[in-house]
Amino acid sequence: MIKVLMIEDDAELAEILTEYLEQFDIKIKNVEDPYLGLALLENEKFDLIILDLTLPGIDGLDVCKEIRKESSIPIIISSARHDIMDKVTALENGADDYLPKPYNPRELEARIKTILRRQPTIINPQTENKEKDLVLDENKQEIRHHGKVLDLTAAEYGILSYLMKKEGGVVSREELIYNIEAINEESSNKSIDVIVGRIRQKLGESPKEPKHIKSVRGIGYKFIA
Amino acid sequence: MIKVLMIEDDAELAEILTEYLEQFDIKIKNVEDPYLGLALLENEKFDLIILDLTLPGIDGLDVCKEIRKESSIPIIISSARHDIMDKVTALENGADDYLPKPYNPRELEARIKTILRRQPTIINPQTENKEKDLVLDENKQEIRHHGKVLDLTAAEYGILSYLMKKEGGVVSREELIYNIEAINEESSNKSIDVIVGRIRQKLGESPKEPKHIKSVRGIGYKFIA
DNA sequence: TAACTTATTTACCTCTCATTTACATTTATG
DNA sequence: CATAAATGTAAATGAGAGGTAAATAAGTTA
Repeated sequence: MIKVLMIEDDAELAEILTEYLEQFDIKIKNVEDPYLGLALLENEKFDLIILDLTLPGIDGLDVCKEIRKESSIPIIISSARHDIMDKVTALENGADDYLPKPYNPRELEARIKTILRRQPTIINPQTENKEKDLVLDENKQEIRHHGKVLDLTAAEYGILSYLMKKEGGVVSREELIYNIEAINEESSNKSIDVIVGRIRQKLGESPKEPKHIKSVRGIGYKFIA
Repeated sequence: MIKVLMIEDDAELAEILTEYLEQFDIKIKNVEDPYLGLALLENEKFDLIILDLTLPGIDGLDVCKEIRKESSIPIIISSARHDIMDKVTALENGADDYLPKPYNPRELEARIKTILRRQPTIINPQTENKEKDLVLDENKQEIRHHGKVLDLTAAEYGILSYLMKKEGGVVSREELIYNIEAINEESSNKSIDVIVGRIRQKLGESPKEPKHIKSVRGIGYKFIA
């Protein structure tokens, strides 16, 4: 069962959606007051948030930013503002998707499923006795090394998590450059080497006999669990 | 040389890409008419397809489905539609990658190489009881020997994997030189012998009675499974 | 605004490894 | 068997790939 927190002051709309989504095993908890919503997040666990932009008292985008300070839970923005800039700024503020009103409930359902599907949670979890020393938790956006959270910059986290998700697979420098937000698309390949070097330092591994990040000559790097 | 079929009705874009990719030994054949593209596929051999979504007369996704009926050739979708759902449906319809326009030609190059690198995955897998002692995994760019990953250089990996893919067939030194990236086209044939020698060492086999890499006097080498 | 943080570039060093060379060994053939 | 031609391989070389410290630029926070 999927638990969704909806912050929407149009009670009628909320009602319709709640009913519609019920049949797909998606349970919606709606609040009309954004502050109440933020408070709820502290105490209850949700899988996803649907957030209206035009809310009483506070702008939806600010709510979005507020949520992002605490959590990486998926957020779908739902808005009657048709300005294209809204979509852009919404995504920039950490939203995962943007749905212009009015929309078909079916479309909302599709988007929810899509987003949750691409939401991987934990890579390389400790399985029983086999203790993995590196664990990626994408929801918390953190990587633990021997149980301790690594202090990584955005680019470092981006590279290491990307490599971990492709465990064993060879990843070219270009692939990293184009797929990691924290890295500018126009950067030279060399900057990847530098950042990888810094990750290795933080992992305490030497490039000669790396435990986790292996260089693949002529191509890029790969992660070994 | 990599042969790419591009189905794209923006002639200017096609022109730019064709020129850009030429320097990486990637040859693009562009057609603006999707039906013409489908027809070409019947008669000519390509390594990869780049497919625009918004085409005259037929939707790119349908073209994609059509191609998949006949072939498993890698397909990269290139599209101006920015909708997240498009990406999902494209991949569901058999595409291998999705590249939102506008994109940097450099990125296209990277994706082409990535996809081709991981195209065929596992050669010579252990089948049932018959245990193969040499297994090629192109995705990970590694070859396992009795289950252990061989530590091979780029040229060594290139030669051994090339031979494995042509199992049983005789491969000339020239063929190796021209088809393996890690080997310079201007190298003398002799360097092949040297590298093959090093591979044999790592496999622990003597040239007198080689288990896997047999010399074919006057021509080159062949791989025996 | 200044003070940090951090991604990126630059420059230099190190070291890997493809290639050549030179010589040994094997093989084919008359 | 003798000879030539091809293959095997140890050793030397050199280009270039990767590692990294330091400088710079760009962005963020106080």
